[in-house]
Amino acid sequence: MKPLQKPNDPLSNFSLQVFHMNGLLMRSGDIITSSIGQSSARWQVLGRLGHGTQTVANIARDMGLARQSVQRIADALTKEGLAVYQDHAADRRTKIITITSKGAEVLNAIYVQYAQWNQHLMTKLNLEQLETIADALNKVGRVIEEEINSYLTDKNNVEVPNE
Amino acid sequence: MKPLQKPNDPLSNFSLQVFHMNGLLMRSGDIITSSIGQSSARWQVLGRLGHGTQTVANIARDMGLARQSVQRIADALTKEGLAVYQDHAADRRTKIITITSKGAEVLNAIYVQYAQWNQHLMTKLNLEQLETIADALNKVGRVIEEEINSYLTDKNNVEVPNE
DNA sequence: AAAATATTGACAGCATGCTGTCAAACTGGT
DNA sequence: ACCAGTTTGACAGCATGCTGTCAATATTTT
Repeated sequence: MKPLQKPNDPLSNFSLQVFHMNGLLMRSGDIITSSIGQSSARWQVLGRLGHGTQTVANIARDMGLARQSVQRIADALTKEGLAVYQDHAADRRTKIITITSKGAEVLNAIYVQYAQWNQHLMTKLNLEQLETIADALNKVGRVIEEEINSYLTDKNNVEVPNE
Repeated sequence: MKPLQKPNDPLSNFSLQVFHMNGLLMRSGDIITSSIGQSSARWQVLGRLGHGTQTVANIARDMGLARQSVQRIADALTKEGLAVYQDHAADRRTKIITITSKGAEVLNAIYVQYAQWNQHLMTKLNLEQLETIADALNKVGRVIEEEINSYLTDKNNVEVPNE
């Protein structure tokens, strides 16, 4: 049988680097937010509320997350008094979620921490390099996204050929 | 109060791209493994077993994960018959975990799927670009890692100055 | 207007990461 | 040889992502 070798192709190496960087950035986010008793996920959602009033389903779509993932976080934020639900006159299913002044304070505190970290880190990093990587990731990402989609489509066509 | 604007600095953009790419790669991994009834996490651990016999704590260290995260997956793999624990003569605490022939089959099946996906994707992607990004991520990652560590060290020095 | 379809939030449950605590076993310094 | 500290796996519990189902409500189609 095949020796089950450790993958060493360019795509695997690329993936490993992305995973590693993802871990570092998540850790950074957690460090920033944990000093304020929050988390990266809370920060993300709270940030959306900062841009204006939203429904949970809307935020989830914006963030590319499952509706229920955001729902749980929104519930938690509300329970902690960082956000409030309000009835939505035009749609009795949905509640509108709004940031409270306490939530805004927390968000601002996180922002200050983030700005500090950002500023410090940028003294050690090359701005153009970050931009270059971001652009390249964006391009590669679009290709991969397309291939994932076409793969899923093909698979469906094969497995559910009728209709 | 500050308007809580949407962050638009280079570091944030960079982070967003990394998160997005991470999501795409994770989704690819899940697609590959789900057709075999596995998951990316299982694949990772199973892959380590393919390189040789290990203890759980060892694998966790290698992968940069918490010991108990790997432990749960290893237990699951064992329960499914893809791996077995064996007593370790030299250390009565630890069990040695080994891939079974069934596990090797599964791993190989995943590998075939992955190789297909990899090969297809590489017809759409620029190899040099992937390598360039990987290198750049590696460099940036080392800087960020160092800054995270020095930040944590500083923080500890401030909060726990004695001893 | 009525019927079919889609969306939303509540509820429940899974996977994977994390942490903390504990007892057993190993290791190293004296 | 002993004692202090470390490592390991078991167990329990949390956070965040996911999914699926359901009833209430919008929305679209006919």
